[in-house]
Amino acid sequence: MSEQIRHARERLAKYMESQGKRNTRQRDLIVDAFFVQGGHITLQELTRLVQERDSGVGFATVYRTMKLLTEAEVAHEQRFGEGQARYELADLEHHDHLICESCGRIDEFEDQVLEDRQSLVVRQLGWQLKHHRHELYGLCPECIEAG
Amino acid sequence: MSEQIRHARERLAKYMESQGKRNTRQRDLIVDAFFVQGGHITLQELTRLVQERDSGVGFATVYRTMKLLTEAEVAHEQRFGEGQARYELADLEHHDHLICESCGRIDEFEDQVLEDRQSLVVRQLGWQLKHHRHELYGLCPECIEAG
DNA sequence: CTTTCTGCAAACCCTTTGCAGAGAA
DNA sequence: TTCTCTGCAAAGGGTTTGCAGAAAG
Repeated sequence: MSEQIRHARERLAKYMESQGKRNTRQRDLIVDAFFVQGGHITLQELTRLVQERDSGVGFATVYRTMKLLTEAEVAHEQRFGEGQARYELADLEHHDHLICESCGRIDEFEDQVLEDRQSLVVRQLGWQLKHHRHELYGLCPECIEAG
Repeated sequence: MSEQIRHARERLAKYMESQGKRNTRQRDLIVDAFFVQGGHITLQELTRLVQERDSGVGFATVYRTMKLLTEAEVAHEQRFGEGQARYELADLEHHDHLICESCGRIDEFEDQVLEDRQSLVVRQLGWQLKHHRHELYGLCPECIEAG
């Protein structure tokens, strides 16, 4: 995981260099907060985290910084059900999501059998697959336990 | 298909009856347009269709009527990628979607192997599945052909 | 110095709702 | 007559952007 973050930081540095983007105090704060927090965070939440360290950082800057990370393919923008977008660390391996409708917990899973079957189905229909969204909604083990 | 629509109309009539909802010219226009059009339509598009027959019908009425059909489980509200919601005829059998990123075409597919594997994966992780969203994005046969 | 960034506030886009008059039953 | 429905316009909720001053290089 630390490995993943190191890789992400490198990739981001390269991207910024190549695009003539500048390093700023705000960007550092935002990127650090995002990496520390880890995953599936909204802009509102991230802004709150960043403002704990510097209350002067504005929402628009957080918004634009996450767009930047997305362009750099260091972050990935997800839109679950309704409402706000959520950002997660762009992963090297593909994964899908399990979302608990009771507590909001979001887990990731990966299953090669599913992926393969999906590819097969698409091919048989004559389509060409670019990417997909596979989200499973239900109850996590803790919420099942809790009733 | 005509069979499906007849069934939907019956179900809707029953629901409206049971809820003391009234029949109005606007609702008839909207429901007819929705049934004729078929599937994956946005409120904007549906409003435009309805207004070709009666320009006085407002967007809010279309909005509320589709909410009504959704409550009656005659229509189903989908939110693909970004932007607006889309409505489709509520199907008796479950299906998932194929979305063409070039022309916007939306097709449906159903694969029992996928469904079964999905259930298995969820169960093994200790979760309880309620419903899911499985959307495949890519190119449809025509757009592959067209290059 | 020059060019990019930032924070603010306003603009947008779509969805949702309050209200007063219109229309079913 | 009564109670629901409609159209309008405004309010919400999240995302995006114009602008003038701040800061990086």
